[in-house]
Amino acid sequence: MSTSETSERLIESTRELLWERGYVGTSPKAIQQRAGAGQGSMYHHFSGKPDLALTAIRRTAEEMRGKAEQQLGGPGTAVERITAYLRRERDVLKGCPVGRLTQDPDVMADAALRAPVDETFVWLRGRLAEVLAEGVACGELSAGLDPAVTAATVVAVLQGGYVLARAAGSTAPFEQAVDGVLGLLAAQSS
Amino acid sequence: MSTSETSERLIESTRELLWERGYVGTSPKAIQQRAGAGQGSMYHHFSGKPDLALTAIRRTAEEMRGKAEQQLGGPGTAVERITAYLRRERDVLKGCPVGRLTQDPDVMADAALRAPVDETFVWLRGRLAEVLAEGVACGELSAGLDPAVTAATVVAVLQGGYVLARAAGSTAPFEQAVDGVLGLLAAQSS
DNA sequence: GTCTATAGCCAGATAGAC
DNA sequence: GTCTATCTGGCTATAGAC
Repeated sequence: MSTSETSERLIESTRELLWERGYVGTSPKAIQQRAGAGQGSMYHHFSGKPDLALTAIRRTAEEMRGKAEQQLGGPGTAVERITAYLRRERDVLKGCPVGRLTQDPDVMADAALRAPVDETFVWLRGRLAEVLAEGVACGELSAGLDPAVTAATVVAVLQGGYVLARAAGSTAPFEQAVDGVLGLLAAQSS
Repeated sequence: MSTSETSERLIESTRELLWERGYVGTSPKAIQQRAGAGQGSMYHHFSGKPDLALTAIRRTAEEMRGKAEQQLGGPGTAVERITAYLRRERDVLKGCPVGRLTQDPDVMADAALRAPVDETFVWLRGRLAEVLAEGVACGELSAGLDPAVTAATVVAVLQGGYVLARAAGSTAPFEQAVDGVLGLLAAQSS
């Protein structure tokens, strides 16, 4: 196969550490220790920390899109699918593994590392806008609702909900923020 | 005065660097260089990086509350004050100097550093809930609107808007997210 | 109060043996 | 493919002179 067992463990360890500690806070040594690999292994499979991080970030971004599509592309009305997406089980206190990278100056400064982060949110906003537009088209939602800006609001509530939950050390503010936007959206139902 | 000029410059430099690079990404050396102070100065005025960071974070949190109160405690209806707060001029691409700290594992792991972050968002959600409750009480907003959860939504839209803007390298998604939640809120007006 | 010197440790990577 | 040895430089702090 194209990726060895060791390479695979290095990628998964990097994904975990990027989620827990960010790019700046993650050292090659920490990655190697978690993966149970030596320095030689890591520098054989990857050119360095940026290369390994890029592989890890791409995989995490792809995973996030896949999970979102499970609810957004599922059965039900527009509001039902968005509700399912927002209320899906999540590691709220760990935050969003993609959104967290936007706070990492070294990631944002590197066009290659930043691209998958950008693309993920562009896709997510677009996908949510599609779902909302379907709701408007079939009369489920008010014709006055703007799908694109409302999609941005929904994604922002999620990302901001993570921030509030981490600040509080509790999932409660996240759930409140989600309940609040769903309440506002319910008022748009015909 | 209680704080010397040098101490003051160290605090301000720390505030800037915490905003730009976070706690993990900010070294004592970088702080000293930006402040134009030597190591001796820094360790004379502060016991170390955590002490200096705590002073900086407390000041930033206080400043954020003061700025929010300018709009939330100003004139106008509930929706007008919330609109003024959300549309206030901001360094959108730099993100929120308090919210960004929630992504810093070393800040969240230290109860003293984390407390001002927690308190800031508790206060902000409470203050917004008060404003929304006033709107409901005077009949400006629908009686079915829950002030506490909607307040969490509004704060989350702001924090998440910053995330989307940084990911995109553009303020557009932030403005869309704000427009979206204000549109949903407008539909609650009698 | 501020400076320089020093110290131990870690980051990030290279070299070359096996 | 993986290992150990090695290197340069930065991090964080202490010591003690001025």
